[in-house]
Amino acid sequence: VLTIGDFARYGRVSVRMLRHYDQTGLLRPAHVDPATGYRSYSASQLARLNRLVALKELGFTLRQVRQLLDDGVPAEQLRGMLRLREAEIENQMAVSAARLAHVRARLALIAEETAHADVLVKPIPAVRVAELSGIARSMDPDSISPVVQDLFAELGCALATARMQPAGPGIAYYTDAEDEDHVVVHACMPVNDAPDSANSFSINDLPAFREAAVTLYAGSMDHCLPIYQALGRWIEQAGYRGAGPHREITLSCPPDRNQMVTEIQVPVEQVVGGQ
Amino acid sequence: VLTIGDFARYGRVSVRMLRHYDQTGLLRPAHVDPATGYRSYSASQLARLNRLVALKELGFTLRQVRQLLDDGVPAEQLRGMLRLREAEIENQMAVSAARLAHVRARLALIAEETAHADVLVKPIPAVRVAELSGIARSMDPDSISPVVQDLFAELGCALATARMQPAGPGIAYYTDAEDEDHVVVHACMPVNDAPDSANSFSINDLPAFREAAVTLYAGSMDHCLPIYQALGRWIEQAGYRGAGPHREITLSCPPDRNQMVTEIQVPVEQVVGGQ
DNA sequence: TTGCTCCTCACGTCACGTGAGGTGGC
DNA sequence: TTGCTCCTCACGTCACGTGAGGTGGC
Repeated sequence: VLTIGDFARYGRVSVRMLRHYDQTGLLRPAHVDPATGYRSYSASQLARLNRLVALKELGFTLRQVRQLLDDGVPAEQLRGMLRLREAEIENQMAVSAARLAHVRARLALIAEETAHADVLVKPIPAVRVAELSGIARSMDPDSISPVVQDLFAELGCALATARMQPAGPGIAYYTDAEDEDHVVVHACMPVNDAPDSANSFSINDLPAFREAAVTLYAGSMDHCLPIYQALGRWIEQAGYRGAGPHREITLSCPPDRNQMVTEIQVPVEQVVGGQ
Repeated sequence: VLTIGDFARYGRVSVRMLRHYDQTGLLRPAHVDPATGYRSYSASQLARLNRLVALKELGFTLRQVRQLLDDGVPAEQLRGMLRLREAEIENQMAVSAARLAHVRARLALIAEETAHADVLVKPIPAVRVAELSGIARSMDPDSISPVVQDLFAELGCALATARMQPAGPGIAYYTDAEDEDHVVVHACMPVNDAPDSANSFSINDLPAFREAAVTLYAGSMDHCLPIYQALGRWIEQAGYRGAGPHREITLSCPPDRNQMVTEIQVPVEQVVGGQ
């Protein structure tokens, strides 16, 4: 025989919550005055309230709490639900930890008063491409740019000749040539179909990245060094390290190359035992 | 000049999100066809989208993101906002960690197929009480119970005599007597006012607990040992340890003592370097 | 008579997801 | 003509918080 106010005080919940639990059938008052609508609760109902709050504390939704309270949930199923919750919470913590690392990376870059890029970490799916390769002197933009441009022009022609439609923006990536100093430039266009006949280009599947640090760069790739530096610093500050060859996605390639928009994707992995 | 579909693909967001950002003014399309309502975006707007998504990733609300994007937020204020976010995320992680510990404690108790209590960890505020003390032979319920009952009866009379209203349910706690084996039993009733004159009881302030493991027990305190054992196991499993004398709050004390409802509060602290 | 507690609507929260129902260009 | 993309409402989500407006017992 407790008023809703006392019951709320003892249970350390709000009166509004008790009304909500009444409405939704989670916890009905022991008695409701038909004239005034006043709710009254019995002290023994505190046990149910306590259980309810405990389950909520574990992160179950009210819908789940209701199941657990009302249906005689067998221990086996309860175990299953708890294991699921365990995994969900672990996942949440991983997300929070990444977020925290990113916030701190940003703070660190501000403290250094250095240029910074807007970096995201996302998965990159695998993609089937038509690919042409060429050789450049070095990773220097002056050496790379003309080769990339020529390759994409050639690849565009070859695709048109083969009557294939590009299925997305161009992708460039780079590997070391066998002879030390040189660089192999790979120019790729996503495609959906296989070609009908033999062509100058090859069909490859670029692998997925589980995690890649991704940033956008607006401007000619002739002046891309600063963005790579900023990206590199960010990756370090956020507790990652590179995990493979990066890619450049040409999202927009207008005549004026200063208007180019390029997405840079660097596969990364978390540095374990970091900090 | 991108359709909303392409813009969404490149930015790795949903079309619905872009419409939402348009509606709320976070990111307006570069152009909207007045006839059809078709939105078109410029590639350079990908930079703003990227920044937007990056800020959202840091956990800022869209309202905050809007500020950060539009108003020229000075570096100093940005630092402040990031520090605040850092604290918020740390807090979230602490909450998640506690939750995880509780889920695991429950799983462990299920695995042991042992009795379990619905335990919550909450702060307990300080409380001013009128207090009487007595001596009991040991912590055994048979020794404690009669002493507690007598003390509360006496205290009730004394309060009535002093014309003071109890401000809440009775609280009992226990300390060691100077001579080894005996126990000092403290019976307390919360009060608001100070007494007018001298009385048989004393006025004390029971300290707050920052964290206490709290559980409800329905039944006579004569048989409270199992619940204390279950509570003790839970505390251990969840990575806590006791941090002071526990209290028993008599939420309901009907004539039939088997109908009693008691809240047990054990102050706890987290075991550091636990697991 | 003044406080205090209780009541019932019902809107607001936050960032979209998800249909419903319909239109324009290849 | 069939798909595909685009459009505008507008409800649903989740667990309450927060008034608004009014009533019953000391």
